[in-house]
Amino acid sequence: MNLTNAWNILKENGFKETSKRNQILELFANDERYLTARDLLDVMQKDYPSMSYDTVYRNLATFVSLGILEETELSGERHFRMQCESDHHHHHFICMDCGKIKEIPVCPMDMLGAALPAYEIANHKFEIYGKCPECK
Amino acid sequence: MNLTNAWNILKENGFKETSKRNQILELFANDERYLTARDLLDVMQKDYPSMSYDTVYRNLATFVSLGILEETELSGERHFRMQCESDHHHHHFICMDCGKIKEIPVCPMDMLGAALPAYEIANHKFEIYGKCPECK
DNA sequence: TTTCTAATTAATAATGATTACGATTTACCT
DNA sequence: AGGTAAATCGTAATCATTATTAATTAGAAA
Repeated sequence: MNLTNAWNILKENGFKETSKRNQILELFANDERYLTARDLLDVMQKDYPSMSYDTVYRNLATFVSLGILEETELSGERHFRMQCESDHHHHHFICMDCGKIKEIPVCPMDMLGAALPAYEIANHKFEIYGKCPECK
Repeated sequence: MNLTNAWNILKENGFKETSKRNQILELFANDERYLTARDLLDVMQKDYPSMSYDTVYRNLATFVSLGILEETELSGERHFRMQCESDHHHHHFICMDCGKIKEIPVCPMDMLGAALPAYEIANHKFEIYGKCPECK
């Protein structure tokens, strides 16, 4: 996902183009790490000292619902990053030091077989945590 | 994990036997669902109206650190349940209606192969969410 | 370009989960 | 039974997140 794609999606869904929104998206476009609402706010307030949490959270929710951002829970806090470009389903390794991610091309659901008969599966989560080569 | 095992572990590590601790453990021993701190407190306060959050959280942390309870994050809240008896590594299906779990005998790490060379893997999370046959 | 209106934002308060702290009580060792 | 460290209580503080209301702004229409 890049800036242009993100704005196309936003426009298609009737969202207005604001400088705050654009800067949030730029931040994500230039950072492959997972960021928290606070991370965002801290950076944004350098350019927009009046930026408020409401704006951050509202836009994060919008972006996630439109598939522009993806979200995960790390040590009790919500983290966000730009949706991967990959067109096929995959999962992530997450570096607990620098926050960078690496795509894992496999999905455990493939080897589930008949392990859950009569169960209705809604979704699943598979993540690997550790240190990337640079941080090791 | 059952009550006796839990107390053995606690005693081995120098923890005292208190009625609060025992009731928390009994609750978990009789409930296969994941429970939140609030769930616990609500039930406990019927017998011990003076029970405080501090006691609940302190004991939950103790139990998790000793491997008596296991913990996961569900919709932004910490949830706890008795550690499984199974001796071999496994994962969980979690019913989003009733909270009951079912063990999944497979681990995605098995099919990882050389997908993460030079990465240091610390841990991983694999959970499946949906509805169990009873709730469907 | 000006005007209008709904979307967006700012400022701040409220909420809910979790943690912290000083005072009191309790388990358990001798 | 007495001493002591652990455990608990009562309550306040903290942190992330959500809600509220008033002011501002983007984009459409005149």
